[in-house]
Amino acid sequence: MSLHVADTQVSAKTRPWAGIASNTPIHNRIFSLGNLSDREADFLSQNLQRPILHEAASELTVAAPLFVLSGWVCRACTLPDGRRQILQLFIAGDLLSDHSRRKTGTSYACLTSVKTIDADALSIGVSRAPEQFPVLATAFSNLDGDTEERLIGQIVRTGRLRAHERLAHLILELYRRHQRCGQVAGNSFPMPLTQEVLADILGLSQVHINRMLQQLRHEGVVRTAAGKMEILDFARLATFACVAENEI
Amino acid sequence: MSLHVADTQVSAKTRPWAGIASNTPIHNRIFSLGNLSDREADFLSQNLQRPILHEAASELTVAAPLFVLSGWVCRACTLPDGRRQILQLFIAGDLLSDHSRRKTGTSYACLTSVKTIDADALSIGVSRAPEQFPVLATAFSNLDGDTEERLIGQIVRTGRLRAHERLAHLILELYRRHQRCGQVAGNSFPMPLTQEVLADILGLSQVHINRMLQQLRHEGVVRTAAGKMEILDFARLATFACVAENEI
DNA sequence: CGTCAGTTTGAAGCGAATCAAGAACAGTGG
DNA sequence: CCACTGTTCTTGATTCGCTTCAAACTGACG
Repeated sequence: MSLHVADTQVSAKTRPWAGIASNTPIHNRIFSLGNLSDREADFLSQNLQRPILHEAASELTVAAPLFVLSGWVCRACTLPDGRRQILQLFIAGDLLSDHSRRKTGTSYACLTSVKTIDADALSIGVSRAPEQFPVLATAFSNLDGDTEERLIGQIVRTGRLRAHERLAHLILELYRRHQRCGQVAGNSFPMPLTQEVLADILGLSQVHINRMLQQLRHEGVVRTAAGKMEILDFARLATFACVAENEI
Repeated sequence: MSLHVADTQVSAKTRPWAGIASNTPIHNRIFSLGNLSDREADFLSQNLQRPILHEAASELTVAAPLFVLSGWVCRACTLPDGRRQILQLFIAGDLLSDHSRRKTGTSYACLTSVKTIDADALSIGVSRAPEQFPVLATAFSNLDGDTEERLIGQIVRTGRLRAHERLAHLILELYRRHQRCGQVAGNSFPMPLTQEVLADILGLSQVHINRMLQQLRHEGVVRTAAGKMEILDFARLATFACVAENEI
């Protein structure tokens, strides 16, 4: 079941927000869960203020929950000998969580230039009185659940899939995530990641990523151009990704 | 910093429990966080009732949060062509979470015979009034955090470590987890997993697990016997696992 | 025009999978 | 107690997927 958001539904409940323009990915994800009461909408707009801009390639300190408004963020782990494993990707509409109390040896980094907005007050307020903000509470709970689901997907990819399967599986995940927040146009979505970054996500070498991408292109499964990834053949892509097609 | 629990501390606050004997792994994990007030101790004992026994190799339906009292559980994902990836391992003292609302395509299975106890009432009660049960609330929050930390470790293992490194990394994790709940005796801990299961955890073939285990044995890093794993050389093991030794 | 990040291509080597068959072992029933 | 069964572990030979190394190519940008 697609979580595609009807434009009318979004704009109907959109109101002037202090920090961010309306009809953004983050709106889409929250409003797709249901209509916000006036109280919730007010609370939301009061607690999302002053977006922050981060440079591409800069590290990102997440001392409190942070919404990503635009750009790509990753959470990565670097081994003593320099090998790097990217654990999670965050795109517009995702929530960066505060892991400061745990020493996990991981860090957040901006893969592109990134705009974020503080969600600390919002998240505290909602968790203190979930019954007053039912839609927002659901939204936060979903964001957490999504995170775990993606970690699981990442384990399956790196653990049991072959190289071309890993790539297909990731492309499909990114397609779905962009689709959910209204970032897909004509089967194509933004793809600013370099092959080196893809390699660090999928646990492969950059050279091999290149070859597997070519394979997908030559077989007419995807097309890439100018920072975009276009999916041409969902059925083949799903087969490669070892995913039942109806799950797309 | 080790979470080793002083025996005196545990027994001082232990009281007759309805469902489970005292000084179990689950006690040790909770009591290591601090002393429970009488109110908390009562609430805990009232809400942990009637352990359930599960056969080895049986599937486990987790409709509500469940504590593992003994035995090994895994959460796994099976691909259409039969390949299996084990995502997480659960041992005594761990909490199995309810994922029923999400269709993640994963399932829980008993790797040995397993004893569990329902934690639904406990978890709901604590989350409704965390200020009344500070230690228990911390315990649940830690259990969640641990889960994520382990998923991360699993991604690093399968994504960026070589075969012998993966095995060492997993052994070290299992050692620490058993240590934390008082299950380590003389550097050895229970190890009932077959090489086939280890292969499904680490994303390797069973044959290769065998060879890597032999390597660790021949180099005097570990010793295995009768369902036990004994660590002989922590420094080497940590080196193999790509982990700083002080993090053990 | 040169520079630099990113992509592409080729050749060689290695790590792990696969296939296959035998050995050790635990459990079962005679 | 021992033959019988099935599971787990062990070992060897071969194959293949992916890495590594190295170099050339492309395109954006000052």
